Amino acid sequence: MTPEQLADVVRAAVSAAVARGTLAVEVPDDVVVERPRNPEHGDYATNVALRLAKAAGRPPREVAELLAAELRATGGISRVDVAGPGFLNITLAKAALGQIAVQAVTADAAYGRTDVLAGQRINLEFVSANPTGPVHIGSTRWAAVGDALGRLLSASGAEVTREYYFNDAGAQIDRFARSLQAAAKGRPVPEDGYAGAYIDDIAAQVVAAEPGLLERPDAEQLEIFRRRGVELMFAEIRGSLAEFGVVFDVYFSERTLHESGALEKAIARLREQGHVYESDGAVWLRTTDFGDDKDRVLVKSDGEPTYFAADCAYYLNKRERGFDKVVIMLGADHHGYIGRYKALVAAAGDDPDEHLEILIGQLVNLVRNGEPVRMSKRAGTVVILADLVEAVGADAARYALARASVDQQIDLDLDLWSRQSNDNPVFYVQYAHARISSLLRNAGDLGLTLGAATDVDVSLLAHPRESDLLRAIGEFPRVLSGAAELRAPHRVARYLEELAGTYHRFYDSCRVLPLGDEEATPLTTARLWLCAATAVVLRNGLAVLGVHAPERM
RNA sequence: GCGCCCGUAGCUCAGUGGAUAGAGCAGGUGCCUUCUAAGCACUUGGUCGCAGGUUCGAUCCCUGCCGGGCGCGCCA
Repeated sequence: MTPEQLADVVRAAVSAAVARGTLAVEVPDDVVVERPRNPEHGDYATNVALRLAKAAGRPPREVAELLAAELRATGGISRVDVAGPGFLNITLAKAALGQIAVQAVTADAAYGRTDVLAGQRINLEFVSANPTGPVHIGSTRWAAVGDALGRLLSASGAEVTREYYFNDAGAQIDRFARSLQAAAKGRPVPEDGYAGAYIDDIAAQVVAAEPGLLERPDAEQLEIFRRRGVELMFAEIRGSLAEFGVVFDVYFSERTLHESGALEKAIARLREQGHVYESDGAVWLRTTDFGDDKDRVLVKSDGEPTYFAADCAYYLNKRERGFDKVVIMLGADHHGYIGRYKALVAAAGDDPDEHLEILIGQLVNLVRNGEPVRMSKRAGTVVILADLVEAVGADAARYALARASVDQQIDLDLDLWSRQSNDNPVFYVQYAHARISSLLRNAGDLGLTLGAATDVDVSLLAHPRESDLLRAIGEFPRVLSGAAELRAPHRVARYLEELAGTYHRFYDSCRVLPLGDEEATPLTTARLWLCAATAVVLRNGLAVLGVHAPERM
């Protein structure tokens, strides 16, 4: 019996008491059971009596006693105690608890998937680094977290499109093109330009691909440097992301918005809604009507549209493509944009709380030898995704970035990470999986298999360490759905560390395979199922984080 | 000045109103002739920044203050 099933049983007990007339309350639809910290408090506990006491007009413990009587008459439950102020502590029958292992193994890759977000069409935008340089460390965090969140939302039943928006129009790209041109001609880096080996590299590639380029008219040169440069830079970005295990469904070019007339259309729509005005020769959106600090310019007095105008067009484009939830992940240095984004959604006539979700993540600080590393392009100390992967490997990098809450700044110690030791919890989790894989291989060598689900007696899993492990495995679906709803992939990582620890403790006190000349027993088979179930959860959980579950280490 | 995030063990951090606040690392003591010791057991370590408030119950919610980070452009 999984905790979800038990929660249903508890709710049924409330209904039964109400039907019997012993309890006069409205049956709550959000009954939950939780895993008590203290093992003396049973397998699961619920506070439902405490919550119903006031409505029932009776002391919590009295309500608890009523419900305990109902629950004791239910199959699969071996014991119910009323404790403390009115908690119900429930102990499952061993067979019911053991069934969790069978369910996990049977469901295999589907174990943990739920439908809590079914029916939602979500557009998840993250990274979206402009193709003027390699993906830096900050964006790498969003690559790890965003990708994990995408997998998490999918696992919870949502229909997810991962999207990468890139700016290939406007002044920033012009500066990029001028920087390439300068590098190709051996001239110094232009004002506000980009510098670095990658600029020289790309410039050389563009010149090689376009013979006679430097003899052509200046405007023509710049156009070619722009187009070819963006192409090459973007290929590099996609390559490094792919190496990191992150692939997007859609790579969306800002330029296409300009070329399709989407900006004009968006401004026209906002104007129709009555929120656009002109002042000082510029076109403005009255975002202050919707809680923003100040109004925002859509078209500058020189006639050029702002980046924000493109944002408006882009948002409307996503809505036109049928997404009912637009999720954008941004760094903390962009948190000031929430106000204007929310306002634009409201100005377009949508509900800013329903249709737009902006996730803000704090910045990553780099530390080396205990000293903060100042990021400087000129000093060449900028750290990029590819460097990080080279230093610690994609698995450790992804795991470490995804295991912290996005609300927390990360101090990333390059020395610690490059040591690639067990300082990093990813090894602890991966080791548990490798250990189980090895054990199952050995079992196979002995001719031992799981056999049919109907032939295993999981009620034999009665050791405290076995019960701990079963309860931990039973948590997994709730961990995934909870992490998806809270947009908190780090919860999955923390859970896996706990599960790995629970497995190691089980392994230490419960021998699985027969020793020496001993024969395999029904307990051997039950324990193999338990091990296989643990492996399933470790695999599925690591898959959510985009981290490999090795068979050997 | 205004806004967002953070403040929990020596360090890095979990903890969606519940019972005695946890993990990893670091420190100490043990455990490998049979399933992976990248492991396990025991142990050291806390005024959950401070002060009020709401609640049967607050690390969690509200208010104020202190400290740290990041923002506040007709830049992108």
